[in-house]
Amino acid sequence: MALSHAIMTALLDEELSGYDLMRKFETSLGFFWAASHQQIYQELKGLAAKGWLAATPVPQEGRPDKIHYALTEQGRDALAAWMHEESRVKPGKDDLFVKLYNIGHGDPEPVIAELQQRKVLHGQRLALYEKIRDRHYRNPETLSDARKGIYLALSAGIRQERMFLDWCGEALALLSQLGSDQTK
Amino acid sequence: MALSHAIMTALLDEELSGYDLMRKFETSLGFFWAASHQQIYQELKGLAAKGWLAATPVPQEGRPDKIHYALTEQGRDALAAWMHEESRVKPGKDDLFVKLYNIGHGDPEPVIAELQQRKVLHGQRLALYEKIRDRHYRNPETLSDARKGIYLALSAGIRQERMFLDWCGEALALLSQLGSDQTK
DNA sequence: TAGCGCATGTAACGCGTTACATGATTAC
DNA sequence: GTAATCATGTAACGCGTTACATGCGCTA
Repeated sequence: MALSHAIMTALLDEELSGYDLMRKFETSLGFFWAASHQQIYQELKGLAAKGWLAATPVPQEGRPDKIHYALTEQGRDALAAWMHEESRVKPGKDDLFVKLYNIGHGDPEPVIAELQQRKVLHGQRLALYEKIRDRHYRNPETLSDARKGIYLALSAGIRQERMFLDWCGEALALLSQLGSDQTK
Repeated sequence: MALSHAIMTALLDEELSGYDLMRKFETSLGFFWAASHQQIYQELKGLAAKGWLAATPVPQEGRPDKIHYALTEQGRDALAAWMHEESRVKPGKDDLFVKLYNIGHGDPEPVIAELQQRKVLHGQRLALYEKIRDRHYRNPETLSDARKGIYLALSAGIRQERMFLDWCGEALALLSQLGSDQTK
């Protein structure tokens, strides 16, 4: 259950509403930990109930009222304790690999088409990540400790996209010669 | 819901029991799609109820009876149809990245320790995958269509592990200089 | 006037994990 | 005798997704 900790991490330096968090999870942190607004609102409720976050209603005019959430001391302690726990990794699942196991039987066309799409998609993501790196994270050694961590997450993202892109190339090259003579 | 399709894929060429499948998911296919035995047994029941698998009880002596599952024509059709659907990707979540976002506040030691563990772990996996490749998948171009697909999944695994390993190196190098002077 | 942005929620469902349960045979 | 292997299951819970719901203000 690390969504709660991701949320608390986002609240380390600033107070945010559920809506603000939702947008934060659409970029930066969200590249590495996806979450829908429904999940976020639920989680915020739970964290406030536990006493890890403090909720402050903020009346507004002309737009809906919002609720600001701030990390409490308890929340900070819980986060610090969590840093010492062993990380959980969910390997990440992708139908495409299962389909590859399947490719000997039947038409390989749709898989090839998907590989081409992926190539585009991962190329775009790679470009985005690299843009962010070039803008804000040149010269990693000179960054503050806090931003070194963020840089490293970004670097993992870049490596990941580049890797996938290369692999798409290999896969398309190998599969293009197939389909013509279907020896099985 | 692709576990069902992964199971059917495993049953393309052979009839298997739940137990057999469980072991298959501990290697090969399981590298890319993890599943516990509880999940598998449930899924098998569901697939048999749908008519996509045919269940045959196999009495045994000296050990518990088993149930063999075979793909039906309906099952084959469903699989073929699924090949044309767009793949779902679940990005895969890893606490470690969230922890990196957190590293400016508090002790970076546990994160560094985890990175060192990961380096070992991914090194081992890489070695395993490469061993398999060298044993069974040399010269990808000469493989049968069916085995080309499997080779490509394996290749993705190898690239992935190598990528992570490299990244661990970068991360450890960058973080080692930190912790001594904690300017924040 | 139609749609988007802001802002917050409820409800049902599906997938995955953890824990618990049984019971015989074989190997150390 | 103790553990591992074979073989199958149930039940509760947690996390994530999908669908549905409300309502104001601004822009095209």
